Amino acid sequence: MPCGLIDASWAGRSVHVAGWVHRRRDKGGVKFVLLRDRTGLVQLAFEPERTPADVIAAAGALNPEDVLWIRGDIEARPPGAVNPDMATGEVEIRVREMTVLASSDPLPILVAIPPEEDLPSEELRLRHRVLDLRRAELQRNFVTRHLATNGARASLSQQGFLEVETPFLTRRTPEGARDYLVPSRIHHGEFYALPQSPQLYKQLLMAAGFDRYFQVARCLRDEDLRADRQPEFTQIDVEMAFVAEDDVFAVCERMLFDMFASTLDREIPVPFPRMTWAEAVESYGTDKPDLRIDWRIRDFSQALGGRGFGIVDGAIEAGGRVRGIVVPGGAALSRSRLDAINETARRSGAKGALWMKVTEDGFTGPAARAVDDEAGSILRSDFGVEPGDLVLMIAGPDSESSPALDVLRRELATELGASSEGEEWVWVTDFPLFEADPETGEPAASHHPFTMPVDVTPEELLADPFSVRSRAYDLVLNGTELASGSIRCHEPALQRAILEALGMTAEQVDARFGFLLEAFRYGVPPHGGFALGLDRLVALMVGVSSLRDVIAFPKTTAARGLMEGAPSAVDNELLADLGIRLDGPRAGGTDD
RNA sequence: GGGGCUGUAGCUCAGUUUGGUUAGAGUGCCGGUCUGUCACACCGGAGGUCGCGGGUUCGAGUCCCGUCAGCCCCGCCA
Repeated sequence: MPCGLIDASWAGRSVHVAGWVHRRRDKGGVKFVLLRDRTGLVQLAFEPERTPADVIAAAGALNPEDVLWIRGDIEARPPGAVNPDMATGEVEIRVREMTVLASSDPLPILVAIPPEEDLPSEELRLRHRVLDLRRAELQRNFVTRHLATNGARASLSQQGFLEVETPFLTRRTPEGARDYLVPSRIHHGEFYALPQSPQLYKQLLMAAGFDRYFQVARCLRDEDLRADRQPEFTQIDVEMAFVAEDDVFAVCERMLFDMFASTLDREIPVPFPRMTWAEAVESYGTDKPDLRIDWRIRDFSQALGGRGFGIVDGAIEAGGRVRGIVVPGGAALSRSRLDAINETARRSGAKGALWMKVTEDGFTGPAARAVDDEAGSILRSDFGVEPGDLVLMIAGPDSESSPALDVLRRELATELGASSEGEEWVWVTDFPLFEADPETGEPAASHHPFTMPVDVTPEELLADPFSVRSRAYDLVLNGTELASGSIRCHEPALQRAILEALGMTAEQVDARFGFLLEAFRYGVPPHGGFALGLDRLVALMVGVSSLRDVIAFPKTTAARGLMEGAPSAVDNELLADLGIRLDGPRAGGTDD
């Protein structure tokens, strides 16, 4: 009998239950134990009238987290002893028999944490993960994760998709993140790579005629971590043949609809609105806009330019613009707060932030010098500024103003409570195929290099790569990229041109991606798909900010497993088998 | 690779600003009392490499340098 599901309707029945000792309350003659299993808590009562003396004595010696098997009678609690704060608080189990299946040593961290006490440090929680995972909060997260994963599987299966597994030991591809490498014992000096995603395999499955594929796929990337980034994470990976964007969006929307319905019993508003990449960057400064904030970035160049204000005119003459946001109620911000905002803008890559406050009498602040009578009336009529507003602007090239305005927009909206509750989904489409590498200026894939370009020949693509748009898309929820995908490039010549634009020679393309291009020679259907970050979605569903709370055995920021002690050093003999010799001193971790 | 925060009893924290007697609290643990508790209550007890190493000083939990670990952020993550 599950502990947490017992209610008054079970009164009078004899049952057995098993679980962990959560708390013990010993009144001397009568003792109580809260017994816990995955479903919840139930109170065990040990009393001389019902329970054999030896069982009562044994109950007096129980430790927290001992594992018990109990036989007893479910009964309504006496009047006045009902606990309304407890799901099973109307009943208790009068114990007749007890077996201690396992006893627990004193605990390094408590499972039943006193309500006023903070959680143990992250370090101890990870080191003693088994105990941490026993807490109801984490157990709930994994129930949600299970329901969400099941929801995705059921929805995709029902939509005609076939789940296929792809290799973990793969070929390294030089694009993208750093690979986790696995040395080959049989082929000294050669390495497998663990997959950053099943990208190429799923495209090959399309070529292989599996026209609707999905996988709950583990992905591994050897990059530095964050609260929302683990070295191994899970994607719902989907690919389909003979499709365009609308088909992919419909599948993804239905999958998410089903996931939310089956997991949280909630209907999400599908279909999601769409926005081009250019529109997102123009109006929100980012390719993942948080639409809970309805402030938009506006172009003030026309309104304020040519009025003798050097910063504004200088930026425009240099080919830039003056863009900014109108912050309702922002005139209340203090001078020192505005100085801090200016500093934030600088840190975000802008030269600084221009601001002016709107008062009943006009405009005040550094940027007010650009506002003559005409500009003032344009601001009021076209930009809707009202007394009490703050106009916050950045002058310069879009590449500087967009990121800074994005940061300021989100920061001020949070501070002023201008962000609505709830969820704002949006598809962002029409990404550029390439963006310039910030260091070299060379083209780098903005999505990934297997994305279909829009309306371009291989020759045109190589001649002017930065002007090419792509059929890539992201699904953004509240400013977080949740899923991303594209219609893929299935034309070998175009695919070759993309890879060459990224700096590979024809020989390198053949060596690294020959298997893909070859597969595309024998009749490949047009195809496309998406991948959805399951960990992030579940984190969002349960309302936690750290992925560690939805991954059973996560790594630390330094990519260590504190519980099992990974990574670890290995014996030289083992390394010799692999043809590997270390040239530094042996690291601290040990093999045994 | 860089920046920030944290590290004191099994756990959660105070004490560090201004160096000075024996480093405290709550909780957990151990012993005891208690027949209706529910964070049970009450009495008693044990428990400390102040992360680690070095330095300054008559004297360092406290100041300085280094280092390790955890967390947050930037770079990075197609």
